[in-house]
Amino acid sequence: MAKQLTKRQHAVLDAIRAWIRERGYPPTIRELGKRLGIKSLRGVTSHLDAIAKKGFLKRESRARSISLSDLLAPFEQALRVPIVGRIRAGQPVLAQEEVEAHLVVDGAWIGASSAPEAPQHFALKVHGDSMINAGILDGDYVIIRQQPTAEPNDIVVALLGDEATVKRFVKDGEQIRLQPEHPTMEPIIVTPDKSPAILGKVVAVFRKLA
Amino acid sequence: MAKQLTKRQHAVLDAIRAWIRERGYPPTIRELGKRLGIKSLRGVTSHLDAIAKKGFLKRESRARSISLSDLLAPFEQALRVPIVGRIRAGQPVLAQEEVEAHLVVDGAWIGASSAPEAPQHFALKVHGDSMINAGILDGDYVIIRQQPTAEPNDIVVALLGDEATVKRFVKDGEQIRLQPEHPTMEPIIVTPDKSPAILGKVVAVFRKLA
DNA sequence: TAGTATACTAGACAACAGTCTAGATAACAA
DNA sequence: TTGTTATCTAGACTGTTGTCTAGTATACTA
Repeated sequence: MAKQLTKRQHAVLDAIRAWIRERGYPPTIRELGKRLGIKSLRGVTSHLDAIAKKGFLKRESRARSISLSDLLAPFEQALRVPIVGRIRAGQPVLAQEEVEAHLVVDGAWIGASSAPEAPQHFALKVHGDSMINAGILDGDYVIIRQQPTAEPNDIVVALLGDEATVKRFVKDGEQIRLQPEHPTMEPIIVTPDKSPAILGKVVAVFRKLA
Repeated sequence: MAKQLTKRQHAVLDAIRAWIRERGYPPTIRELGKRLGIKSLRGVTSHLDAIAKKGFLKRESRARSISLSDLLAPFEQALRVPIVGRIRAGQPVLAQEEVEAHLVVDGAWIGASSAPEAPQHFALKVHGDSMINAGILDGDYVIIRQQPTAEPNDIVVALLGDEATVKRFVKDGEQIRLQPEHPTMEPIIVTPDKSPAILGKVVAVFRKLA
């Protein structure tokens, strides 16, 4: 359906993109024409109509109403997830002071919407190799969906004392274990009455290679 | 420096943000006034001037020239990386027909800029466990920066025959090996004269957990 | 108490910006 | 050849859009 653009049409689209990037708002037809070296308004509008017909932009009959279909898309999908430096018992995870930076992730990927009522996500940097057999390495970032409970075999972030730890949540009959995925590390056994504070479930793993 | 906004000013800013999100271009003063229930133009412009003075937006004396300082900046990081379904020898990787979907990633994370001349990135879904010891599992997505060569010990995507494969690039004297990170799999040895087609270097790994 | 910032109404005015008509040239397909 | 698409020039017309003047009311500060 989305037909190919001609070379000139592509140049027009690039010019619009550049304009928005520079100014923060779309160009008028005259401004666009000046930038492209087209002296007549009709020349520009016919380009715009052609590009719109192919689905790469939308227009309304109003001032500066060009909107790029593909430029808007990442805006809708993009979600800023705070990277939390330290988690303290008794304090909300997203205490502003502990937010070190933000990570832009694909909202659709982690099952998030940008609606304010949607479940909150945060990111943690993993320290140590305790989950190495699950493919989570030292230095990886994990994206966590905040929730107070977990299903068996979920990988969760739990608060043990004053430290957040990433482990697999295993239910063995009545017994709950926080199982490291590491050949030599021992599971942490939790008695049913003293359940650990589950901060959330790991829904994605991000790794940056040098 | 960035002073606090009043409640009403915050509402104005939110209205602008929502408008841009919905339409893709900024509102006029009249449109903004209508949305906020302000009947006079002066009422709206004085808000805009106040907000601009506090640094949250910029204006020019032209139609729809409101641009939000804070909205654009974080989302400029967002980059859409195409997920390539199949790679065919002799064809450009980014042949449109093979792009299955897009992934929004943090441009800063993968060392990308959105400038047109910057190195191109693409994403691949990993099949098989051949890189399991490097923490890359079946079903993971890898982000690749396109480049024709590699440094020793880089994890690369190489084209072997008609198939793209993720391996570690190892140089053993004159000999080049494509080394799987798997306990039982054998390396692929490449003679110096018949160097494999390196498509690029893996710069990030993404995993989605169910 | 005077001064200043916030938060509005009402409306005039001039420049801006999209639409439209009327052409022209070139490439390419039927 | 004829028709279609892509690219463009020139310019009239009209509704849109930002600016500005002139007021009103409230709250807080000095």
